[in-house]
Amino acid sequence: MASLRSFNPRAPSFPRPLTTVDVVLFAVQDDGLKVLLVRRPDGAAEPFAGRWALPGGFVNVDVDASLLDCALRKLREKTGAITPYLEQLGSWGNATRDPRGWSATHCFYALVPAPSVDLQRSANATEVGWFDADAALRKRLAFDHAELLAAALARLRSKVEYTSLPAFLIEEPFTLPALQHVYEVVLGRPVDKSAFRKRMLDGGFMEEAGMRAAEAGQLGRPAMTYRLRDRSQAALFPRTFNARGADDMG
Amino acid sequence: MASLRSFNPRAPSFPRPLTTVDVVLFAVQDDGLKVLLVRRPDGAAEPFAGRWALPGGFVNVDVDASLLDCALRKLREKTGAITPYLEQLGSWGNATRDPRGWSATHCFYALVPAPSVDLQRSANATEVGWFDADAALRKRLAFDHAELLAAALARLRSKVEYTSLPAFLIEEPFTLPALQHVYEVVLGRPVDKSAFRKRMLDGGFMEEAGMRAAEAGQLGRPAMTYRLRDRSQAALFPRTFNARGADDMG
DNA sequence: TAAATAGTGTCTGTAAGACAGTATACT
DNA sequence: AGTATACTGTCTTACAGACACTATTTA
Repeated sequence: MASLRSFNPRAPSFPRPLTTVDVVLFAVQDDGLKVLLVRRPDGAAEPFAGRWALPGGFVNVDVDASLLDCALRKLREKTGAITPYLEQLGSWGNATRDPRGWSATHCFYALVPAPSVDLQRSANATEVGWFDADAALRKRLAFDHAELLAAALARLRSKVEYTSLPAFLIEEPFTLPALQHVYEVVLGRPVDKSAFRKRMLDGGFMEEAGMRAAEAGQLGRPAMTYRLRDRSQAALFPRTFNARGADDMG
Repeated sequence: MASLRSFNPRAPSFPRPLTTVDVVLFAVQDDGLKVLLVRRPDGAAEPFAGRWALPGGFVNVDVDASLLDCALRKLREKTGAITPYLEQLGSWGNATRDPRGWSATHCFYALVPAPSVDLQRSANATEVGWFDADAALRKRLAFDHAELLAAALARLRSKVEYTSLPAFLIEEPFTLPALQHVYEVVLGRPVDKSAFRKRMLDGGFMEEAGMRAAEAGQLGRPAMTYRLRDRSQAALFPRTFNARGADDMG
């Protein structure tokens, strides 16, 4: 494939803003909602040197065919080749968010199952880590990344109320009690078991995947396992879990 | 205020994508949902010359302090100084959507009351017009604007199910029957009067603004008029009008 | 009084929430 | 048997939808 960049004499001579893509990567681990952060490189010329930031960086017009491709590349570089749930959150752009100049970032958020050790090991040289999402909000993140993270958290928690999104935060096949636990971690409140099961099963977006294989020392009745019928999109429920509390954007 | 553009030696030397802002401007007029389109300029060097397109254009880093400011400027240039409901829809960027090069657009959508003649007259030299939204979808719009319009329509119709957004499509003060009509136009289906009134009044986001002034030839019982308590944001309802049908993004 | 529009009351269906109960495994 | 976990049934409550009813205006 030829280079995606090509000099075009029709292109206007406007000064162009810096264009970046950032990814808010969520996972549920140890009873908490976690987010992946990377440490900004040190150096006097570096903006926000040494600060924690969302994974991301400049769009490379020679490599990235689209913003989505760019987001997938950033994910791959930080976590290895995975195919998570990935959705655009929005874009943030102004004259002051990056000291290097007028900058606009296209922000995505992604959901992956609880990170294995392998995922972290496949990261490149830069320091990366999983942080509790609400604690990360209170860190002094680079750029306006605290704002992006807050927006991603609001969007995630809002959509969890009426979609099957948490199924992307868990390894397949999964049991309903395990899925319920993920819902409870993301929402930060307990959910009634009976209502939860009715919703999930009536939704029709899962299919049975056999009884859970018995493990040593496993107590209690074995559970049915399920897998998503369509991993390409989340299912919608006719009503929310509770009354809606917060909006997801703007 | 000094120029927002400043050469910065720390800025990376990456080739930068073209950065634009487009606005999907909605209004309800003549029992239909309308969208504002502008005709692309003619000329061999112009991309999509003569085609209808969404109002928008390049971010001007010397003038626009932020993407939102840029969107407001585009609106002002097309429709005169108005303060509509304005919300970001998302961003679209790839190597091929603009023949002039790798391009990313930040797309907003806005709601304004039924356009008066003045609004159209205040437009600049370029040809502008209001088109039926669904008909505009089937036009061969410039760039990927048909896709942006489809996304805006989906988002609007989705949010109308559980927010007070249509109140921004009507002049204040308004009557409840008039507001119901706007809901029905946007949703494309009738709504039950009783349920509608209960929802709106229980929402608590409107305040009474006196009885409608009698007009000549006006038939029937006069209606109470209302105005929004807070024009800066839409209110959310605890449940949707019907079962949710479609998602708003992704 | 008739027509037109505004606004209310009442019944019903649906689904979520609460919670008690049953089922199936292990020690 | 006892305990732990998985799963189900039943009652209640909240609210949207349907639709018939009342209220207030003009012609």
